Amino acid sequence: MLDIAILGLLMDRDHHGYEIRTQLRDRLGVWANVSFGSIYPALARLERFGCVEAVVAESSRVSPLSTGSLSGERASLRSLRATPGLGRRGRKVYRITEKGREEFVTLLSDPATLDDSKNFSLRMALAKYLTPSLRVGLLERRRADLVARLAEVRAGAHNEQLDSYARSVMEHAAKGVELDLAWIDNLLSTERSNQQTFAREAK
Amino acid sequence: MLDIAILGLLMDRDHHGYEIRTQLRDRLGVWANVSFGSIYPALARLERFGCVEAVVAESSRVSPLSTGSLSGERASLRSLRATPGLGRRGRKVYRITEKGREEFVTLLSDPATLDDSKNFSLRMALAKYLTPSLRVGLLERRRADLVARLAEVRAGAHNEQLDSYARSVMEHAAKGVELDLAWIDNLLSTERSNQQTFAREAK
DNA sequence: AAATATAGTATCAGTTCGATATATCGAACG
DNA sequence: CGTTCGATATATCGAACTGATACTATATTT
Repeated sequence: MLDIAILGLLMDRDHHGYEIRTQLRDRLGVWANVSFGSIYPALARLERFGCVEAVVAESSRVSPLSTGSLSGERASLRSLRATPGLGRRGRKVYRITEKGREEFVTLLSDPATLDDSKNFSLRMALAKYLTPSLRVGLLERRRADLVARLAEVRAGAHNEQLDSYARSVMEHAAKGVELDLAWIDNLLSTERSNQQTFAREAK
Repeated sequence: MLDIAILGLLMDRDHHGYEIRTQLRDRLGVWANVSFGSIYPALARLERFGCVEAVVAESSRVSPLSTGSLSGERASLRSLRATPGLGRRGRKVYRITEKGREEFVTLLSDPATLDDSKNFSLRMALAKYLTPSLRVGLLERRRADLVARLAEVRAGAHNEQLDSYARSVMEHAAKGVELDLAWIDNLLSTERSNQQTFAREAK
């Protein structure tokens, strides 16, 4: 799951580990704070599989011009300049490879295991990389999951044996699922009206 | 986290592993489906620490009256009868110990690490085992976390660089946090009016 | 000058997940 | 009548994720 998130961020531009954490918090809205104990092993894993590659680690003490003329280093330098608030300390900047891009699309399109809320939000946040039909498929599968889950929590909320706290939790869970469902329906109608617009234009 | 959930269920009555999963789904509203790869190790762990003990495993083939006269077995029998849809296969029924009850209250009252949504919902579902002041403390800490998180996701939602999908995820995340916040405030006012009622009665 | 905050990489032990294996029973089906 | 199917039930494995901790360097506050 983290793999998709990291690859998704790297599709835009290069990142280093620490930055991936903040981006995950600020741009993907899925995790409040991912553990570094997840990020660094994930980066190592992705590098092992050839999905990402590390570009030269820059130290802030090193003068920008002192680094040589290799194209990789130049590129790395560019990405560092693009980063606001330059490197205080040696960073390990990662770049997605061609294989990584392919793997990313494969993972993102894979219909398997999307049940939980985080997983779905992540895919949705990266939905611009999906085709319209894959997006609709993703939304419809999520919708079915939510409908089933809503029945579960509603049944739980009506359980007479629950004390007021437990029932309150179930009722709140139901409201959360309802909110999710309304969101999905909204996204689905947007997708469909976009498709119609496209169809009309093509006519 | 699972430890609290399991002990919380066992505070009410004895359970076996499979049943714990369904109860977790239907009564605590926190997990859709917990993995058995979490439940069985957790039960083994709790048994190792002396927080729970296994009572005799019953086979459905054995006649109910054939089991002996030991008090433990009688109690186990009672709990099995209470279970709707008796055992098809040998089960391992677990009971909470005195040490387990103490440990449960300690864990539930512990103010450390309650940041995430699941963790909080779990504690709230078991809040009847907390004192009113601990409940209020729990709610207030959660409230502060949510206010901070809301600022994060709202900032993210206003980020101009995000595409429409990513922004939609952030906006939805904000709505989710707002819903949580409204819930907390509702619970807090209930707690406070209950305290006032109590104070009035005591006068 | 010292404490504190922020940026940064890294690892460890313990927990949780998803997949898989195994077995029993009731019900549906041909 | 046998057989497949779905629910009930226990158990384990590898991989993933978390929270804690350790370490270093710079910036900001006190």
